[in-house]
Amino acid sequence: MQNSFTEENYLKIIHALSGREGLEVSTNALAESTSTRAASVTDMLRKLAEKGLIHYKKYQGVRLTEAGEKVAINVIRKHRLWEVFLVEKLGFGWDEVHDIAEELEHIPSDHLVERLDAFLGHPRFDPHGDPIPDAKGNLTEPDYFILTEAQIGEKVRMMGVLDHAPSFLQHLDRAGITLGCLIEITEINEYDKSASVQINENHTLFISLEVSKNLLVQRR
Amino acid sequence: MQNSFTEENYLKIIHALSGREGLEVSTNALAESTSTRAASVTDMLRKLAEKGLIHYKKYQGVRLTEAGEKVAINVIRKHRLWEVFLVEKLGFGWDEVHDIAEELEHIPSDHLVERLDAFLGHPRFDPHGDPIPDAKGNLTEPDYFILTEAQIGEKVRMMGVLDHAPSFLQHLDRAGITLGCLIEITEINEYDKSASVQINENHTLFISLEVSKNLLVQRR
DNA sequence: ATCTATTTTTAGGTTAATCTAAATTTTTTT
DNA sequence: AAAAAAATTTAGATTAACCTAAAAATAGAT
Repeated sequence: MQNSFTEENYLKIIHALSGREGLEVSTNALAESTSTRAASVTDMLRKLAEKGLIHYKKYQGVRLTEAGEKVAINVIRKHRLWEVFLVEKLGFGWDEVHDIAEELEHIPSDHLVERLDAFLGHPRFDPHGDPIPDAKGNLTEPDYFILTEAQIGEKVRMMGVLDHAPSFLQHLDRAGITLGCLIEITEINEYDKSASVQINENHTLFISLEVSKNLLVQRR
Repeated sequence: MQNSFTEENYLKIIHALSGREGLEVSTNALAESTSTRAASVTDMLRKLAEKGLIHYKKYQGVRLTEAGEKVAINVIRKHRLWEVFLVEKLGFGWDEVHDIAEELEHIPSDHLVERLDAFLGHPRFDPHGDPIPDAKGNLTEPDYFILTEAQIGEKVRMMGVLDHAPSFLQHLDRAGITLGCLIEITEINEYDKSASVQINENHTLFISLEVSKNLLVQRR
């Protein structure tokens, strides 16, 4: 049987909230993320459990089953491939694609996804640096770390963002911080933990702790 | 307010059934085309009328209003642009794209459509030869005619199909009849009205009346 | 012009996904 | 360990899009 748009969204969100460890996700957390009320979540959980997509015991929170995980990862694959398409082929900014991809991710056709993947050249990462699961559902999280964990004087490469909010991404655009750029931390301000950084060995600026906390980087 | 997937489909189908003249469409015809029952159609018509998208008087059939026409044409524009994308960019066959485009046509983003249109080079026709409305909603039907109306000895160019069924399109593929090919009618068989035709001045074959009736051609 | 057949609408239900309010269970605090 | 607080579930409605069966309106045939 087919999963609805709504069911796919629940599975995707459960996947996101349960993290790598597959922790139990609470009803309230789901209500928050789906912008619905807890009572509505309970209804949906019963339904997903009946379909064998989640492990669910009343009052105990939920985890995805193997089957549910598969569906969730496929939705994520589609979402990220469409984001690549929108940015690489249609010229959208990385701050503009989330909502559109949110719709496109539910178009049901394996044939379509595989052809899109090939058309895009089998990209490994989406425009925000998130890894794209392969056709078999293998999703390998790269071991990026948060900029706040880098040392003063260290040169790192910007590989992704934790916050996908358009306003945050636009802020990075204005600061000239793009995926793949080089960041060197020259100084940390003790007072507010803001950092002086040099981008691409070429211009210097201050970034707040809030920004640093949302930048994923890699040692070179 | 936003129109639902279902509402858009009704408008699209009313547009198709009412033809160029904007004839009244019957409830039963809509039930047939939407694969629902007449009672369900009546419910929807009342709703569309309330939204000002159709002219509807009980027992009198329906016509689109200006507003409804605009929505319908925009859906058609999106459908046909996505079909071009699927065939030209992803390499699908013209017999494979209808169902997928049927989903993609309801993705709501004007920005997306306009960028897609530009990416595709502002195509005027979709892979079946159907004209693509422009961004302002102008839809000019080219004056193609049906192959059955061509004379013996006449050379015409294949410009479109009336039937979009995969089986019909696959049949044309096997016969080597593609969009833009040259067709010369060499003979009409009196008995069953089948025709002998020469394709691209290069191979000859028989085509049934059924096929001829579904081929749109142009005098050269 | 009337009767019959067809078409369309109304009336009353169903299902998926939501809601509010109330009841229940779990967790936290004292 | 009891009371209070928080989280979760149940109960009972709502809305969109559908359904069946019955009633009403239109169209067709004599």
